[in-house]
Amino acid sequence: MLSAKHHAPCAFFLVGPTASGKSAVAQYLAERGGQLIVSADSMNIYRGMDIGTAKPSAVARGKADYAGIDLAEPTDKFSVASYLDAVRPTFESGREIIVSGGTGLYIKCLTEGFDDVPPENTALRAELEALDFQSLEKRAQEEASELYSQLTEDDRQNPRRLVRILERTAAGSAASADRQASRLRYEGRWNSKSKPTLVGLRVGREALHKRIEQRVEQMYAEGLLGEAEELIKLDLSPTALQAIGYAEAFAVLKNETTLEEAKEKTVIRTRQLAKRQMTWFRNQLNVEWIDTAEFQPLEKLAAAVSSAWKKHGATSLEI
RNA sequence: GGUGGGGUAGCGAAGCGGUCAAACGCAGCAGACUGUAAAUCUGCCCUCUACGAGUUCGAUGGUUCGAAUCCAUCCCCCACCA
Repeated sequence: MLSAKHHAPCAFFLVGPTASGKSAVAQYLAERGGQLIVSADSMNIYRGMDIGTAKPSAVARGKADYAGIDLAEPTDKFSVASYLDAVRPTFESGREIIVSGGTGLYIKCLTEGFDDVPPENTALRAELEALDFQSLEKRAQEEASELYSQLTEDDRQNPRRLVRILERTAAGSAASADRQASRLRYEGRWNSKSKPTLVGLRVGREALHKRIEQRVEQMYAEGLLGEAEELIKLDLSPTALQAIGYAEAFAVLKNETTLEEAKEKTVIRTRQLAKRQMTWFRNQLNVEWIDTAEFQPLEKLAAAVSSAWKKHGATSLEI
């Protein structure tokens, strides 16, 4: 009763690269503690893409509650903002929540806030994407000079970022004559006030690679190709179309590669993803790592996670 | 046994007398990134006491001021003919 009013929503976070075993730990704990598991994974959001995205099984879902899953059709466009919108209400439930996932951006947005930055401008984007890099760069320098100057050297060479700052600038200047208001709207900065400590699962490189290989093998055994066969009939969104595992499965179905090559490529792409995830976690988040090798049975690992959570307390969200 | 093609950095593949430590792609490593994030982008990637130096282009020997690039011999591959 006391707190009923406006407790900032909070949750316990479990991060880690693909195949690090987050899901199993979250599942284990939720089965016993009754928490709701919110997935923070940019591919788990697609309905009908289950095997290749390592979505919790029907059995698992029978024993624990999940959110953040099956939020969109594979033909839909999706974005961080869609994710936040979809997931926001679940944090109001008052239930204890475990956020488990590997999409760093989603996690950072949950914990550090995501500004009300203008959304995609479909028409403008289409126009800009048709440009060659030089023209795009020129337009960004001229029409979005303010945001352009804030980009890092690296990002200035990233066409997607240039498209975005042009979209944001267009929205910002169209928004209102009120200079201050529009600045706020399109400037976007992480809320540096809080950079909470999250708990993460870390697996040694070799061990992780082994797990990835096994996982890919298992996905095919579970019928990834069959799932892909259904999906390929749809007009998939660009994001769904390139999903790891699926893109390669599609190539097999279209007779563009052999099964072996597809598996191999899937393993490689998964490894590359895991690496990028770790880079993000290392540099964008503040993570207390738990080395899975040191906590052998799942039970011990879960206990380690849970005591790390206790130590830091629940993370309050900026949503 | 004969003829033709070929052996280049972890892999694939350019180079065919100097401007070559050797294009490019892949893999690998590190990094950036607020509405596509399983995306997109950047740097590094023979060795070292590293804005310089030292070893490389199947092996050995030669021709040249100078060779991955030319010649000779040898060792392996592949194709075809016997």
